[in-house]
Amino acid sequence: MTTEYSGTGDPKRSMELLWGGPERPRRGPKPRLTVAQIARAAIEIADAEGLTGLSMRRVADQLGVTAMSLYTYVPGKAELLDLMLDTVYGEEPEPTTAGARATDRRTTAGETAAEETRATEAGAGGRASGGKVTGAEDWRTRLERLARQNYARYRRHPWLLQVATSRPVLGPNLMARWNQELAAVDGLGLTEIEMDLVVTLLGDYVHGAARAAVEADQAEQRTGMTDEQWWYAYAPLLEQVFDVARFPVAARVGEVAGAEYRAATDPARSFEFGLPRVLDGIEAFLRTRPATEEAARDAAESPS
Amino acid sequence: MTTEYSGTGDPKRSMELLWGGPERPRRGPKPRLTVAQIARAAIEIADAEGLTGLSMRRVADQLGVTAMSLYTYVPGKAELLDLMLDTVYGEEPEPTTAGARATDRRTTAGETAAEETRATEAGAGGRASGGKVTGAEDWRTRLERLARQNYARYRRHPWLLQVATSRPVLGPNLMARWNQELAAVDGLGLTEIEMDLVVTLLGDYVHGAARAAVEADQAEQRTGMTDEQWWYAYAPLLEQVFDVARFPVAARVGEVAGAEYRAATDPARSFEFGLPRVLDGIEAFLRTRPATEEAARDAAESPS
DNA sequence: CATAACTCTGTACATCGTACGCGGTTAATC
DNA sequence: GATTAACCGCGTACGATGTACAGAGTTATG
Repeated sequence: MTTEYSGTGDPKRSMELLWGGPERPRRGPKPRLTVAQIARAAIEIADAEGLTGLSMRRVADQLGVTAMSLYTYVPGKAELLDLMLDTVYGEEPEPTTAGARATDRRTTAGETAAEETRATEAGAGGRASGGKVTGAEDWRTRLERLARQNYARYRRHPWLLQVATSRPVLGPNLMARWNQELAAVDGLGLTEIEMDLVVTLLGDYVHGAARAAVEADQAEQRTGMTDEQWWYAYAPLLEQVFDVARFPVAARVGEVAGAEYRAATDPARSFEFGLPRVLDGIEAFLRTRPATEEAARDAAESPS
Repeated sequence: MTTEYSGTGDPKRSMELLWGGPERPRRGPKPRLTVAQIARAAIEIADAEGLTGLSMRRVADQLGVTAMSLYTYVPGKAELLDLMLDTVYGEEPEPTTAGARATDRRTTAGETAAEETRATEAGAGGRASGGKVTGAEDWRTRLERLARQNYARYRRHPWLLQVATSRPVLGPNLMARWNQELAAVDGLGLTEIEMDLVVTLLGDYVHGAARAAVEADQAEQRTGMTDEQWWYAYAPLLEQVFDVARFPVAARVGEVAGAEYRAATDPARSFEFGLPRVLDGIEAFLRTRPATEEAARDAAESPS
């Protein structure tokens, strides 16, 4: 069992499916299903049971048909994954103007809505470097909201973490999302390449942090033990071999962290700590660039 | 196909295997194999063909035995993965004193050695914020070296990215590594929890960045096309549906990035850009903390 | 009405991890 | 030195997986 790939199937077929081939030739019997239905069913299964639990037979069962029947709608499992991918990227509310809030409208995973909205309140406050930077709040709030949306999406659909998106089949929703993320750092005086680099940096971090959180969730679900219970069972094994003299710092940190978290780690806290740091790093980078957001906007708006 | 888990098997058995059950004199015929041999064979296969290509039969073939024979050494595939994990974390040179260089000694993946060593030269130079911070070079150089080592390890053993390590079976090498990473941020005036948070932040980012790089490698290997070839084949499909008015920023960035990279992205460049940003973010955080590295050291060394 | 186009099903194959039982090999015991 | 308990390695078997292929049933078009 390994990573599943996007774009493994025939890109042409996937693109047709994604962008809606308006072909409705009508000779045979009425189709009992739609591709969207199939994709949603597959997503539900993958959400609940992971990508290992996702099989053509399983999806077919859920829809009341046989496995082979799905192949009339979708060339294969790889293309189905392309569809699933673009579908979940369509779950975010449309990016409205200025103060758009990324709230509810479908929240399948519980606390995720809270996580997403927190961006607005937290915003640019309490940042380490402290110095006020002109226009900083804007891009920072935008990036933070996007980061939290991505984090929440990963938690809603953990299988996303295992879908390789190196050469994704760019469906409409994936495309819109990419545009939106780049737009968040547009007008800051960055070159196009730098815009891409900043967005990629944040995306990479969020992916890593979300992975840790999802793994913790799944570890509990898989073993039926909380972190605390697990640690209680595991500690004696470790003590038999652990040499404090050999691993002094780990011993110290492990003890404190164990007492504080009642677990080895706390992924949510890690993310709340890490996200501002990454944004600080981006901020430091922006300070080295010539133009501020306002300057760039002024320059663009003035009828030269 | 999905993520494979560490710690799925019986932790007790895994721990025994990892920390060396000292049982020697046995009754039956001489074992033809050792667990270390099996682990190395499995690693080689996973390196070459990914976790999907790794099967008990495949490992057995490589070693000239049958699949079932492996089960006399290892309880199952899950425990084998625990072994593989700890084994690859033993590939780094021992952390020597001060100026230890993380060089060669096994470099299976080509340019990775260069990537690892670059830390020393790059070090703390050319950082964005510019301001000199007392003792900053030290922790920063250490963290950068560790980050590059981790990045290189992921590239050497891409399957590592798919091994969930939420509740890892802590073998000696994993343990030593964790200790080493924490030691890199020890004495900076951070609390134990903060030390853990900083190390986790960097680890999460490196994981995300490495994943992107590995995916790009694998996309090329899988499809037999370079990014450029792929893009050349894919672009016409995209142009049929792409609406510049709907995705203006993506259009602009995509065009420039395509021209510059000859590809959609350049993961190596992303990492070289992102790593200093993350370190800057950590640096900004350290500046908010009371004690500097020297102050902490002095306080510890003075025979109060 | 005949037919071409289409949907859906059943069967089949190779590959996976591993449970189970058997037979051969060895070292400890008498 | 013979016996035997402990152990190694093998062969077979089972229920999964994605999907190729052939055929049966359904419908709009000529």
